[in-house]
Amino acid sequence: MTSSTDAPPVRRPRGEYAKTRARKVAILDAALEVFAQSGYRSGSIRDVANLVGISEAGLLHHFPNKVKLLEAVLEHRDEQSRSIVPMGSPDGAETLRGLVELAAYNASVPGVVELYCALSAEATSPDHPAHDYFIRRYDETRASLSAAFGRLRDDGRLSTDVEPVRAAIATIALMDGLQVQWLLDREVVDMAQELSDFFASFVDAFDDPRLAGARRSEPS
Amino acid sequence: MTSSTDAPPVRRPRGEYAKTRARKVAILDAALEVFAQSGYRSGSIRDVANLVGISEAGLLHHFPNKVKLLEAVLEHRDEQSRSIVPMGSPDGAETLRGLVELAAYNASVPGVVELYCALSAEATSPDHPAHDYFIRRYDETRASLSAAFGRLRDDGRLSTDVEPVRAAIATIALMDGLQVQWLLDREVVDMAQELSDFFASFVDAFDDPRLAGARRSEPS
DNA sequence: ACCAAAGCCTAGTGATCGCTAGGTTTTAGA
DNA sequence: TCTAAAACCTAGCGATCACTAGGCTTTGGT
Repeated sequence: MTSSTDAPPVRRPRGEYAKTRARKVAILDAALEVFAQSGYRSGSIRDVANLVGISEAGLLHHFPNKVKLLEAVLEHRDEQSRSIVPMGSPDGAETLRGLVELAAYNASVPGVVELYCALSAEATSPDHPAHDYFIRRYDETRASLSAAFGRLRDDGRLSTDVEPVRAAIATIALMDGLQVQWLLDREVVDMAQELSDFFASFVDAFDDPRLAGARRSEPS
Repeated sequence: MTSSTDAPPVRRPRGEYAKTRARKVAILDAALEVFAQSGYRSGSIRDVANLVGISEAGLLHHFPNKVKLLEAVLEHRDEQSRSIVPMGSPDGAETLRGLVELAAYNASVPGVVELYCALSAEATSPDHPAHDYFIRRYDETRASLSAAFGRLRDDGRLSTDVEPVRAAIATIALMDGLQVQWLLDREVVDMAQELSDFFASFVDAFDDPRLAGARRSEPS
């Protein structure tokens, strides 16, 4: 009788192993690469598993099916990218400049650009597993961005004929479209420069260093 | 001896049947629908064949493999769309207005928008069968468009700080990006309106009916 | 009316897909 | 150190893929 109580055998679920976290991240990175290259529908779990150096069944132990894997990739990606752009800054121009920096950063991480480019196009089909995700994502981005433009208008720094919501739509469209051209031929397009000029065309003193604070590069 | 000459038996290849042309067009239309819905890589020849009401082998008699089918779809689509936009008009604004009308027209043909949206994203991969096609297509479009902007600049109707080539890049990007948002939620985005406003923001008297001639709607 | 080419079919091929069954090895709490 | 959960494997399932082989049926020039 070593047991101190005679309660029924407790089902105590154990947590993950120490290394498991790292392995899951490795899988997510590989999945990003595969989905970026081939899209979700054509990208195969086999390829992801081979890239990690694991068997398919081993991978499916961590992510029970392909849809869950995709959701995990998007969620993981969102966590990282949320920490880059100061979406809720009180200064609207600060947010826009954050977007320009994001565009510049994206140019150094082609895989991520490829992923969202491929997936957003795929996900326009209503039956795509990421359809709702992208609708939500675009809605949120439009809302945050139009809020930023709204603040700029309140500060009198927005051309009077510019509606914040439509400026947001156009901005997002421009970023997405630039990515396609950039992926096809990276010499032709400078995403950050293009976006910056777009903002400067209707935001008063968009690049004014007095209000900017950061961005001391390119003192042309 | 019914033959008038004793030349070796002539290999005289017969042409297509009368109905064949129509059938090929039907196949191309179905292929467009399937590739638009699922993309090229995930769209199946089976689905196309079923949509036409023909067997796979029957389809492959007309288009020997999947790549040839894709090329035929793109070629067929180009023939039809070339007859819409007056790309080489001497009046640059005329070309731009043509683009706005194209955007409005596209909104009535979702399938075509889906096709190019899905394919252009897929084709960013260098090994995609339509990769070269899209690179060429974007190059040509950029060239025609920047020529149109160049003509506007010569007419003194372009904001002085606007470079024609970069205006072309931004215009194409905007159109592409608007399509993605529009496909995801058609209520939120008015592609033609958005594009028109974009042009009006840096093209002098872009919508001037005195120079336009057409477009009598929306007399706000 | 003849008959060969064009059109189209059934029946398969091997490859790849997402995923499962059921076992073995590794880990870490007790 | 014992042990059960977690991690991972091999093997294989049924479905689907692009494409082929080989034979009927339809068409249209002669």
